[in-house]
Amino acid sequence: MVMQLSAPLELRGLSIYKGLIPRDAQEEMVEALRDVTRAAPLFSPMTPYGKPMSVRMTSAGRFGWVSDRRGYRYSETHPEGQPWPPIPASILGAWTAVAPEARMPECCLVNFYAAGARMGLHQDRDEADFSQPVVSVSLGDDALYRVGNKTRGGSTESVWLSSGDVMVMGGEARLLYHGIDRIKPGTSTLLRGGGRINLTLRVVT
DNA sequence: AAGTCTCC
DNA sequence: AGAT
Repeated sequence: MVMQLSAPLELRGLSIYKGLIPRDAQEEMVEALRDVTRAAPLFSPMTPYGKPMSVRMTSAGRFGWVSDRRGYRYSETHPEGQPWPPIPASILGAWTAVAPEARMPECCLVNFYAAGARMGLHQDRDEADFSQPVVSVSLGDDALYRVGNKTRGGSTESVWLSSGDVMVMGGEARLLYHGIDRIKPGTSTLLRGGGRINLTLRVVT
């Protein structure tokens, strides 16, 4: 897939490519994700302290991200025991478009936000090589994304992410705290039934 | 604390 | 924004 990169919006070192993915490519990704969720159904991860996350998730690739009473980690199997399905080619195209120099991703974490789902501020730090970026793809309803600092506390800034936006968290921005404060229902027609899917592609090892 | 709550 |  060939994409024309315009200058991204920069926010605390994050690069946000607004509207990078055309509608037809978004639809292709959603269709491919149906195969992913058939093989690896969405689940509600349990936090280590006993409360389930409001976001439902699954993964594709060699590794998937899981959370339970034992903590956060990458696993080569879904909680039900099966290996994760491969990362769809249409989704890998987004990675190569914005991170052509990086290693290929080993995990595509699929986060589904229904109206009301949120994700608190956190770091992506379960990977072995922080020199490799994390690439995020937004599909469906708009989401209010918040970014903070490399340590907890301090000021934060927010930006609305829309369907087709692609964000790169790399370099100095790789370990910034970030999260999703809210979803704006009815702002996209991409997903029947509404909601938002966020894909985060990562190198794990 | 990838949640939740409280306080400003 | 900060405690936990």
